[in-house]
Amino acid sequence: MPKVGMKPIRKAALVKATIVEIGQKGSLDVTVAQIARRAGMSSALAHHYFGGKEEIFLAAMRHVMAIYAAEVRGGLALADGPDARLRAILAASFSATNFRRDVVSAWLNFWVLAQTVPEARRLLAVYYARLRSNLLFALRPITGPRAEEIAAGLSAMIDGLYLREALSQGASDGAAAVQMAQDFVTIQRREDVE
Amino acid sequence: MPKVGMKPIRKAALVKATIVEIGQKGSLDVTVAQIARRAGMSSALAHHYFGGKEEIFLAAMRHVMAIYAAEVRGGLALADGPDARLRAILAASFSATNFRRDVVSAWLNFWVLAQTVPEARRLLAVYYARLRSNLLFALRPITGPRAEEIAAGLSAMIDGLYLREALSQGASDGAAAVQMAQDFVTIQRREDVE
DNA sequence: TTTTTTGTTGATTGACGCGTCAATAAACTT
DNA sequence: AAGTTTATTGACGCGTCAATCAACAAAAAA
Repeated sequence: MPKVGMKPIRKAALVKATIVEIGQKGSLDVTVAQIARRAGMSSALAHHYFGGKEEIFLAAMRHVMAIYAAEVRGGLALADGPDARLRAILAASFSATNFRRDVVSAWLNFWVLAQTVPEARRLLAVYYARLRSNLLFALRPITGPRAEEIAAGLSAMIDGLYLREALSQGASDGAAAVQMAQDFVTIQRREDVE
Repeated sequence: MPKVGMKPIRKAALVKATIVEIGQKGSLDVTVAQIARRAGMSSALAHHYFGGKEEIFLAAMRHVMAIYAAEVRGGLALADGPDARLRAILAASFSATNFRRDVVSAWLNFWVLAQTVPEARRLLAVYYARLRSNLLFALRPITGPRAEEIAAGLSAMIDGLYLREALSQGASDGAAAVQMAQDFVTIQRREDVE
């Protein structure tokens, strides 16, 4: 039965299963056995490919972030002008792929993890740095020197909207989220804040 | 040795210890024994007064929310005019008592819990409803019919700022958070959003 | 064909934590 | 003085779970 070259396949299956399982349970209290079973293998195999539980989680989040990053890059490549850039970033942040219940729940739990696990903290820092950089690039031409603070506020708002999504029971509404974030900026651009 | 009337004292001690312990650990993976020890009693006693682990957590969050609500009421009582009202709400939200590392970390973990535990969800809903109501009361005279959406955005932003606080390693900066939230509204009040 | 590498799992272990219980003791009640 | 209520704990059963191991299977290399 053993076919060769299983490693990447198994790993991918585990990563996907992890997201689903966390999303379903709503917490990190997910056993390796559960994840492995959903991915169609024994728990021992999961331990074999990843070192342990924590590494599975981290790999899963790395995957989520990689997909997000790719979507942003894709959108940014097609965008010309600062406004389009900004819209691209927001669109990716609240796209159907990233703004899904499962994924959002994973983020919520990842935040908790980042409070204590150094590697999680590091990963998150990378993500925030990239987001900040992208936002600044788009915002500076629009809002000038106030770009810094607006970017900070906007990224806090994005997180807040993610949180709301994780907590809401209804169907996710990415469009509304984008609108809300968009409004935030659309108005901030008139730089007459006292 | 046993003095009578310990019940409320013990309960209060446990509630306080729970917040500290969660804040320190950064997660809900805190044993009843740890909490009990910090509160200066045996784990059996903790089980005696509260039914179980979950009830301890819920009591702790109820306590946090009660303090917050009291602070808001206090501030609101002294405030005259919509602007002062709004400032009072934000001040309470980011006050030294509520915007503390421990407490914020507790909130973060509570959000995770609210995804699945009905009672936690209910508690959180009550909190959100009250916040919304307070915000609307303050915002309507200022922003008219757009109060609804602004309140929604603002409350998402508050959550986002809490999250940032939980994740940041530096000392907490309530003033900056208030400023950011305040700016959000200060600008939204010019109702020329397209 | 033997050996090595890769894939795979059932079974086991060792640790840990929640909740319970029996037992003790001080304080109120009658 | 006897009985009841309240406070308190040590010990422990029971379940759970991460991680390991020994063993087996198939393919690739020698």
